[in-house]
Amino acid sequence: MNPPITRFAPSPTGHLHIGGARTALFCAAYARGRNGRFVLRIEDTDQKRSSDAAAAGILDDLAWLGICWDDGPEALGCGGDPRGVGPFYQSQRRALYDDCFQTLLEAELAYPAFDSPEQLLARRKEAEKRKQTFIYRQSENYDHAEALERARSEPHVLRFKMPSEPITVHDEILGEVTFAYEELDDLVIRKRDGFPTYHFAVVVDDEAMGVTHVVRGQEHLNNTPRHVALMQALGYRVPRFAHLPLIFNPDGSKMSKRDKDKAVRVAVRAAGNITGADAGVDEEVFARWMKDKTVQLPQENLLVLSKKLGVDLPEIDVEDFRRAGYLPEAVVNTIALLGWNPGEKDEQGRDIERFDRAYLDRHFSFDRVGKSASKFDRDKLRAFNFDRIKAMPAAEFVSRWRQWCSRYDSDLLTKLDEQAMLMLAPAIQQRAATLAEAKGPVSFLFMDTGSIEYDEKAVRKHVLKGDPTGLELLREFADVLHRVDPFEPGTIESALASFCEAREIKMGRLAQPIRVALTGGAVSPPLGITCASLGRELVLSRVERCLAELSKH
RNA sequence: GGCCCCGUCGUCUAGCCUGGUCCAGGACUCCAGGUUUUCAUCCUGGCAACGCGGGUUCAAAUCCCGCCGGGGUCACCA
Repeated sequence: MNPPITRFAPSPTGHLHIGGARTALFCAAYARGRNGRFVLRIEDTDQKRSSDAAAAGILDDLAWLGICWDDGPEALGCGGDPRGVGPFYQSQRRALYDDCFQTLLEAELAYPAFDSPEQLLARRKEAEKRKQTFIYRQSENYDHAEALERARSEPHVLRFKMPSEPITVHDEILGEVTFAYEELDDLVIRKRDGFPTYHFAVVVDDEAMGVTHVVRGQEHLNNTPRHVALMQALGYRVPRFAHLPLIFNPDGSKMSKRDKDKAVRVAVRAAGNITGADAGVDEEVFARWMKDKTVQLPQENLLVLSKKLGVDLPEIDVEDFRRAGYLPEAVVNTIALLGWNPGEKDEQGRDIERFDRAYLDRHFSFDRVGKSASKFDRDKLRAFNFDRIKAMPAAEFVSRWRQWCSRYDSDLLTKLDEQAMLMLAPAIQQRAATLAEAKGPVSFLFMDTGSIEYDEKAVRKHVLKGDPTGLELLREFADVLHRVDPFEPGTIESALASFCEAREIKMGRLAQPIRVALTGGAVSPPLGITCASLGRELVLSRVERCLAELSKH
């Protein structure tokens, strides 16, 4: 068999959706694993909704995930056009579509239609009233020549004349699916504005770009017979189809790009006193957004509102996961498992489910793609991400953490230099499941010594109790702290250990009061790292303050 | 509503095609115990599912039918 050519064809109307990312991933893996090619094409035939910014964002998301395209827009080190099948923006391929329209028109397989949107709407409503689906058909007394003449001066669309026979789609995942002619209407292939519709452009471009495997979400299954009919009318070879099962939210609803707006809208309504000013947008825009479920607010404004209202935005776009501190390889691993699995066991008889991109490329096939929809399991992503963070060399962790910070938390970069992060890394790596959580375990570093509040329970349990009391031990150990040299994790740990040995007390007796002094609570990374990262001066002043404050009890 | 797709632990899934090896295996979550200077990591163990009803068969998660449930789609959006 010839090497396959797959393609991912997003419309640039927003961010790359996690479902789209999976489709792209499977397309890329299938091609890569079989020495084929993976094409990226931008479907910007909707003049009103497409934007260059969105297209650039999608490219960026794809590249971040490590999903590189062979043929397509040249950017981020991917793409190019060695086969000469571009351009890859549909808006730049008008001439090709026009030729194809002409062919169909001449064969009378396509025809101009003059119905106004209002007329169509009325007919649709009428059909609905009779509980029927509106199927558009060419009228019986249609005069092709006359219509062509009329089309010269009147606005119109072009419709495809659906052949009157059932169409069977052969799907690599679902098997054979047959659609009756009665269910298929004469679809519009060229809009009033002269642009092709999605249905037409995909068919023409897939042929022109040599696509052998059409891989897409199951929501397209119902479109497929129309595409097949179109391909046959144009004399094209029919590619293989693979319709991927859908991905849902944890609550079972379909993952939608509008989910974020929805979540914030609910919170705004609950709060009651939010205005456009809070969101940083026009009151008019804000009002429209509140009223209309289909209107979306820009990402930044949504973010501002969600912060203000304390709601978590659902993560549905690749960018959301990136911001939340997930690693691209963990995201890739997790979405690859949504609807697919390698069906291999490891030596212990466990299912193999942690793997990298190379493994995916080698093992991916459509016969192991399931048919049923799956919900996105956030906890599993977290666990996979955590696994990878734990397994990373410290230097790599720091480099990735710094990269993440430079994009989402540049303030942290001014507080911690690379050297400091390197020392902290081992402690953080087993305490942070995501890069966004990385500063959590070392939050004590950012406290102001003068305003540390001591946790009452911890004080009672670790500082005031015992004979000698924690406070007394702390006072004694302060002397040791003065002398430890160099002031490094290893030396501090051994000072701690020998002190306890000499006094014949358990480590915890001493360690816990120190934690209270340093962090205000009973929890911190191992004391060697905790102290060393704070530095001798800060450690001593926090101990002194603690001694002074808690002696009053 | 028409058409189409789907239905194994809470979630992701293995098993289904080629019926017995499955009183259903793994992973995540959760729970319990152990190691440990706290937390975390790590280790050990545990809870938990074949939607329902009929068939076919010596035998059904696996094959057939019906029902129920979920979803997708019905645009001059993609």
